[in-house]
Amino acid sequence: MTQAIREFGREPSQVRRVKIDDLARALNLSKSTVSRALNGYADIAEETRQRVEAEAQRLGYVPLSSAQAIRTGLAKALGLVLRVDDIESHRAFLTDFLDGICRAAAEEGWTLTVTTALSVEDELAAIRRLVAERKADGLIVPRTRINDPRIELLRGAQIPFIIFGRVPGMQDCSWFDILGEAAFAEAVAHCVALGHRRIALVKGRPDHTSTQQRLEGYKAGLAAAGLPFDPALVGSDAMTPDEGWREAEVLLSLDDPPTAILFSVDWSAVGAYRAARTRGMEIGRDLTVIGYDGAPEGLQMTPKLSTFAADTRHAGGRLARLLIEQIGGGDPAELCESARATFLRRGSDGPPPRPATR
Amino acid sequence: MTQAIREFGREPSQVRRVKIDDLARALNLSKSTVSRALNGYADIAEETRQRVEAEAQRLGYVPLSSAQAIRTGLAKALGLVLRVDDIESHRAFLTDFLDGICRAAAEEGWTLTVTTALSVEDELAAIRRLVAERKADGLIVPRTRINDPRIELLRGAQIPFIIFGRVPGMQDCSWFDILGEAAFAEAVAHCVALGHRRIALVKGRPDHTSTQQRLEGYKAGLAAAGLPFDPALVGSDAMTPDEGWREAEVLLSLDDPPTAILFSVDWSAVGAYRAARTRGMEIGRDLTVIGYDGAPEGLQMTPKLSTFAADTRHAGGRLARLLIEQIGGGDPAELCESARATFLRRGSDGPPPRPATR
DNA sequence: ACGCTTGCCGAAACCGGTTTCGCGGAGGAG
DNA sequence: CTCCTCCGCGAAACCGGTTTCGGCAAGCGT
Repeated sequence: MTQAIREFGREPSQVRRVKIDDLARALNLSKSTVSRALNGYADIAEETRQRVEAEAQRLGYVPLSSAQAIRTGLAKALGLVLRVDDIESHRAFLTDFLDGICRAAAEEGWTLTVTTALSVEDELAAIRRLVAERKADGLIVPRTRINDPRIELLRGAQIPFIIFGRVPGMQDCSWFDILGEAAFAEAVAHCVALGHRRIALVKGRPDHTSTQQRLEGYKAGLAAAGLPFDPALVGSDAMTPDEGWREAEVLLSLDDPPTAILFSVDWSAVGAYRAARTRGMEIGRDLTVIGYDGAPEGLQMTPKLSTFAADTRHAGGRLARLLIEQIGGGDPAELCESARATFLRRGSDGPPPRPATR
Repeated sequence: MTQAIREFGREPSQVRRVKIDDLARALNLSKSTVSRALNGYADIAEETRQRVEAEAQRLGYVPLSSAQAIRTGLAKALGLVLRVDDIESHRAFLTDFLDGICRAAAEEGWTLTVTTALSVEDELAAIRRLVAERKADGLIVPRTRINDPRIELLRGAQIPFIIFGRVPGMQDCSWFDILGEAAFAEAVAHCVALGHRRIALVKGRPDHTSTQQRLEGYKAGLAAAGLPFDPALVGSDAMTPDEGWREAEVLLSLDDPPTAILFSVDWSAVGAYRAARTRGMEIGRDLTVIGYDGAPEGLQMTPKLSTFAADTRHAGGRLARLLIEQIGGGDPAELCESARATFLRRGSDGPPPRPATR
């Protein structure tokens, strides 16, 4: 327990921190011995180590991270710069993600320093500041974009970092990602199994690397099923319900419209419901809609949105752990990992209205 | 610009940080002079100060915050512990809130350290750790609860903090809050002006202080309009659409049901739409529903949800600034501020179906 | 010319830890 | 019994800043 020592000076009850010298004095040891005991050096007698640890526990001694940092060069802090201009980009994603990072970091005795940025320049400046002041020993880079300037900066400055996502052709770089291509291939296969032949895709942000990967998964799924790839069935990017509605409208107005639409983002899939409703179509019966995200909003739709849920909490945790390992000297190229999104079949998918002709 | 010095040693291109000694050497001054010049001491010649600043700028010198912290006792970091067990509690709220804090903090040269916690014990432990390691010089306490143990802890440990919310009877404590009572009084007045006489309230989490305040605003609004307070018109707490649906069901099943329902949380107001639909009622015409939050989900409902929008970004910014001021020596009791939620009239409110009889 | 203030700066202590270095003593080998 | 090794610990340097203290030189009055 944190048992604070109260000092009776001019200020009635000033709470004083227990420092390493206090601990050394209480143990009748030198502070260097105490420090080495606490840090597990080999040249300290086991019995002494235990005595030190017990007393530290009793007095509630916690080393000052800034004091440690100055000598060790490590602040034991991870950095995260959030881009907030794309409003919808985080939302539900964020809480779980932060929780995953913080929980894993805390278990290793690390903390998380968060900063927000509006523009790309803001973002780079924030990263620079975090590292220059050493408020972070390494950075987590979320939502990787094509030709991401953050990566160039971090690489040049030789700052440890890990990306949430993958950048094609990037070597010697640690990353964690949820395999969007696998999910979309699976989504296509699922639709094919239900009998669909005309399956559309509505993409996400064009500058995100994940968009490209999902598209590839979609194509791979089609190829695996022996279906042709029809560019007309690939909509532009949609991140909001309004944009999702727009894309759905375009797709459903085709001469040979799709019977299933895959959305890159749950939030945009919401728009498809409106498009279907105005056309008198019933989602899940007349039109299959599948999202990606596992956002809670999907549960409020009627019927509930079928989607691929990405475990962002787990992602945050793995990102934190891999980054800490890298900062500790791990080889970035080895610290790469992936996970799969899991399909949550709810009510928005089903067989096509009439069996495919062909 | 950050112009890094490259050192050609064993490691091909190790990036070396510019430290204060480098700066002093380059200027042919002692490091104490450089330090004082940079920190605006009075006993440094103005011309020297400018020289130092120019050179610091040129070399891209940024002091190491941990090194400063050890002497000054200030890490220039704010702490925020997020409770994540109540899943719906943050969501949309979070991004804006973080952005507000970070932006204001950054302008003052501060940063934000974030931690998450599941339980109350977790929360307290996280706060303790943040302060013990001095990863934060002060804390922002969001979502204040009745008899909040966090406040007791922070008070006892004499750690600067500011609460987002208010705790009745709490003195000498800085806070920022959005006046829920004003919003709900206004909501009642708005409904009365539309002709409503039976106006219900669905409360939020019972342990949040804001819930009590909103209830009081509701009562005050009724009193101002000369309407009686009917306990039957006050629903239990609802945070999710399902809970909101349940409360709406109860209220609409009354012998003398309300014609307007005020919700403490937008997300729960969503449930009222379902309740109304199954009864064949049209929201905005047969039933008035007003939320509180300004959550983006409300825009996706048909009709769009009328709500009181709280500017959480602004709140975050003010909280950060007030807390920094307090850490700098400001009197906590003086550092209190409030803001009002603004009514966004959209489509979910209107006159009662038939003029009130009575 | 002399003392006295005042302005400006350097030397050194300091913050709270970590890490290097060396030393005293116990124990084993010869 | 002596020498050498190795274990366990203390003294002191160190990390990169900030702050205290004192000293030198210029300016001023007399």
